[in-house]
Amino acid sequence: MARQSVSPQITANILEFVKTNQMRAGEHLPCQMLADAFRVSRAPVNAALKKLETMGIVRAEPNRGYFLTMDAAKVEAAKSDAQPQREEEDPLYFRIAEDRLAGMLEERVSENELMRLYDVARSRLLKTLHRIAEEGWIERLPGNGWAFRETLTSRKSYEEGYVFRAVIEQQAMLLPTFRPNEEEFRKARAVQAALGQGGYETWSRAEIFKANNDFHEMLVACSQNDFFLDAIKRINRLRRLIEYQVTIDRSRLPRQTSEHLHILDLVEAGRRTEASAFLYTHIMGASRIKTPQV
Amino acid sequence: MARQSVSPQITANILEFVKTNQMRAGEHLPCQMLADAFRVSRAPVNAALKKLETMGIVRAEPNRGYFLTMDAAKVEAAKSDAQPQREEEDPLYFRIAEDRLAGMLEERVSENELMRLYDVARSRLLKTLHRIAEEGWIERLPGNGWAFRETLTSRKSYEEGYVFRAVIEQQAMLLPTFRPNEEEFRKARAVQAALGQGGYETWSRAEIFKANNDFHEMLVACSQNDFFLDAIKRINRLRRLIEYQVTIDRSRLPRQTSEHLHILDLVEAGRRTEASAFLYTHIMGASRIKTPQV
DNA sequence: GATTGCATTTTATGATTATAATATGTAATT
DNA sequence: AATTACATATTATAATCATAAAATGCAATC
Repeated sequence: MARQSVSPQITANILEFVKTNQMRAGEHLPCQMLADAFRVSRAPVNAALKKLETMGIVRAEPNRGYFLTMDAAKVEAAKSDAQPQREEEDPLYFRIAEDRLAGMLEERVSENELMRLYDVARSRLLKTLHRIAEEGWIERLPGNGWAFRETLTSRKSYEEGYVFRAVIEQQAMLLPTFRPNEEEFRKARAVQAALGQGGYETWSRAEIFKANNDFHEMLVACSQNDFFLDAIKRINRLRRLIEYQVTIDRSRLPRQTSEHLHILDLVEAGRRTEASAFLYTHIMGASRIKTPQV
Repeated sequence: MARQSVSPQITANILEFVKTNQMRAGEHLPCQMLADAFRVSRAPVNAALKKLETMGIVRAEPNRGYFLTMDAAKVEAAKSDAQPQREEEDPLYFRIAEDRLAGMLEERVSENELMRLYDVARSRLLKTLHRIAEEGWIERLPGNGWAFRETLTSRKSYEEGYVFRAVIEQQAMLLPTFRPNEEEFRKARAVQAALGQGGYETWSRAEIFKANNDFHEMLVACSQNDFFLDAIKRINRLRRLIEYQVTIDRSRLPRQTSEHLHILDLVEAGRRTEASAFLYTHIMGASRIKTPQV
């Protein structure tokens, strides 16, 4: 049984789409619409749908396309049934991150060395290295090779990151261009509510982390300034990597959620200065490392 | 006469090193020291020195290495004599930037298309595209191809960039970790002084731009927070590209210089809050686009 | 009129090899 | 002890080609 390789990313995108739109069994999944949403052509979307059909999540009807066979809520279970071991989005990326964090990789590494170590083609390696470079924890040396930066490994960087986030988010909220997006605020409240109703225990670490990130990025997006948003997105990708290493402290989630809701309340009440100050404290309070009071 | 290709970057680095250290004729240029400074091995440094020898800027002595033949001040003239047309650091990068700004490139482009258009190997193209991606004005699409972002071309982005810079720099100065670096402050004063003594008319656009950038990045570096510094460096690279398109307004330079010195004065006097507020105004005032007062 | 299904075109990846560029060890020199 | 000069080793780039993946045009269908 020769199976074509199907982009796991597109497959995941479709499932996420179904979930966030709370779709019901029987609903149609137009190919072009999905392709546009994910910024790809119909080809990879079709391939992913075909795969989802074998997993029993969608059903193909001749000349009519694909339809959901179950409500969005049940998709997660069906997915893990059909596919027990998770397909990581970029295994190489995580292997490098783990090895670096574990001290298995020297500060300076050559491309050839990494190709041998991970047994991948240069093109694939470079793609990942450049992704890492964009995240800021490796850089291309002017001659040969790459150098890891301490961004990822030092405690100092960890604290600096929290300070940066707190400042950027607070200031983004204070910009004259800041306009709360009603639709997004509504969605954010829904997510926080879902998190409260059982989500604390049942959601995966990745899902909880994503919900938190989405909340903060949504707030910064309201500033209507792409530079602020890009800066936050960049540091959040980095943060995910570090926080993944430790087990999540679920006992703090209720407080986090209520603080998120409080921020939304303050903004909607027009109390922006208070909201931004509270946001600052909220972020600094989430830091795992407590700096001594001066 | 088969000439080995010599890294123009290393050559430029050596000349810059000589200039910033105000070296005199006859001084020694140890190979390893230069290599360490530029983070490369001795090989490319030696190649560059050999080339500078043919240009008459340095002189080789058997078993003793290379020595400057002239004072730092005269290097610039000798350089342009020997090499009239400037060797750009990355011609492909600037060609893409120009073509994009001129509207010659569609929003979506494929790698093959660009390889054909600029007649370069894929590896070289990808290196440049990834550099651009790091600067934030292009992104890899999930399927094939790349998409330019409006960062570079829209007026809105231009203004947003100034707001971002102003906020980041101001906040960096207000961080509790901020510590003015005496040595760097001294150097900065020297540069601003040199700029005042004839530099306004004689320095090249690139030199003036670099001096200005160095000043601001030095200030942010005093915050001791790499995330702030990285954010400023990233946006400055972008800025350079845009400001290069327009002719520089040299009449504003004296004021810029005096404002820079004023900022240094305020910081050294311990008046940090004032300094940061002034810095904010200084940056917003430099924006070429005036937004109407609210 | 929008969407599918499928054929065709275009694009990007992986593997290989020659060659250019960079890195480095070491004896000789200062 | 530091530095050079040179030989050698290692690394990265360019060019090529086969193949996988993605994009796209269009007739058929709803």
